[in-house]
Amino acid sequence: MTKESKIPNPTIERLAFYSRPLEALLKGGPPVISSEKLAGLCGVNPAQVRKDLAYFGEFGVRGVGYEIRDLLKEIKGILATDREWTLCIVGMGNLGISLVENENFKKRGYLFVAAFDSDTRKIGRQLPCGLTIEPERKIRELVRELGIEIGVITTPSRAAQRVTEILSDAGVKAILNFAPIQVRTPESCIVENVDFSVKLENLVYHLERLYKGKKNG
Amino acid sequence: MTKESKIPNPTIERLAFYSRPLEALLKGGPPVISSEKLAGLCGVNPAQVRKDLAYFGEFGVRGVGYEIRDLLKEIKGILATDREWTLCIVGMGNLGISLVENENFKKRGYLFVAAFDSDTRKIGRQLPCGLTIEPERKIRELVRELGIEIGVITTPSRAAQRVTEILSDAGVKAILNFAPIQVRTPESCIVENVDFSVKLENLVYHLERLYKGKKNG
DNA sequence: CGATTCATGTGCATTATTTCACAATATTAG
DNA sequence: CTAATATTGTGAAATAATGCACATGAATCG
Repeated sequence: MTKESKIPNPTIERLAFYSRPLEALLKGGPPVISSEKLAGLCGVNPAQVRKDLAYFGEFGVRGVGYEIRDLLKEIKGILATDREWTLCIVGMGNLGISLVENENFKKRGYLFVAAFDSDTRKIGRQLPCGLTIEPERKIRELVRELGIEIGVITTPSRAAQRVTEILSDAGVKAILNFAPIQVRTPESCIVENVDFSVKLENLVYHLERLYKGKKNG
Repeated sequence: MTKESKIPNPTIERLAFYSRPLEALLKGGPPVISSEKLAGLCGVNPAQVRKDLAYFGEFGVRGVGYEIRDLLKEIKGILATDREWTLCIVGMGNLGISLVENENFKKRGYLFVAAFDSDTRKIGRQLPCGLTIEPERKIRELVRELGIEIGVITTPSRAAQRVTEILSDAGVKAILNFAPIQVRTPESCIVENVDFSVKLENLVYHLERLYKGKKNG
């Protein structure tokens, strides 16, 4: 193994980032890419690209560049996106539906195998993707039965912590939380929070500075 | 003005983050909170909270803490979320619909005043929130007429760059892009990208390390 | 086959961010 | 009024992340 002992977190995020243009480049164009080109496509520094990749091995050829096909394979191996993952989702409002129906997820191997809601009017409804909405009390049973590894939360904030506990109790190993609240998990379960409004707040902060002619970034 | 010259970007993101529990604390409970308590609720270091706030002024009282009501007001002033912002959205698939119908946005003053799509079958359809889906060719006209400041992109990847250009040409000052591609904007228009899959890829990277018993990450 | 060009991998300097630790100030108790 | 306690604001240390600059090895040209 290479020097995988102290890998910056931003590096992991960028790896995912790099893979996007690489996928596009697979279809046509030259089979090799330089760190400079790839960096340009992702809006980062070329040295950054090289350093990020070098944490995991020597994937390039000096004087030449990186073989796109191989590089993508390596990145997918590193990120563990070269296999399929089974997910479930809790909270079948508009956002929940948009996620289970999302083609990008399916394409990348993230398979939703169960959908839950607490609203009795929704339970039993069949979704276009083929899933049937199940009641929340079936979470434990289905997580075990279907070997679900990741839980996605798209409930209102007030339900998010409760659902987190049900999911982690049931044996889910990771949670992606879209409710605008920081949920707590036991050691055995890792969590990522996604909060759209935070991104908007970031934008409007910077917008406001622009309007006022301040120069901070 | 205080030392607003060199504010770390993570600070801005955390300010938004801090405001979440503060809003909840407004309704009941003591009127004052310490940096330690707030830090606990947000999972950060107390010194971090104090330093973040100190960039913008002295909002606390030594030996006492921060008046929740005042602090929230200050944060909202800083982030410019104490006013309303007018947004439009392009790409009315499931995700687009879930965003315009989202109550959190409305509650926080982000008002969607126009929705666009290129699919003729969708144009003219009325949404539960009251908006009617307009054709993309009306973007320029409506951005001007309605004074739209922020554009949200929920189209497929292949359309995202084109739509970005239409929006920034039309005079939109900021773009929130949900398509999994890095869009480029002219200087006059700032952009934030949100890519759900990146978060998932982060999770599975760490999951895989756990499974394999490695200790990085 | 030597010279030139290209582009990687990486040590090191630089820059950015976080955390510590403590003086300063308010409150409470005696 | 003094001592004890709580908690902020902040300089300085520690940690993390980025970017430069160059030695290194591959490819190409004459």
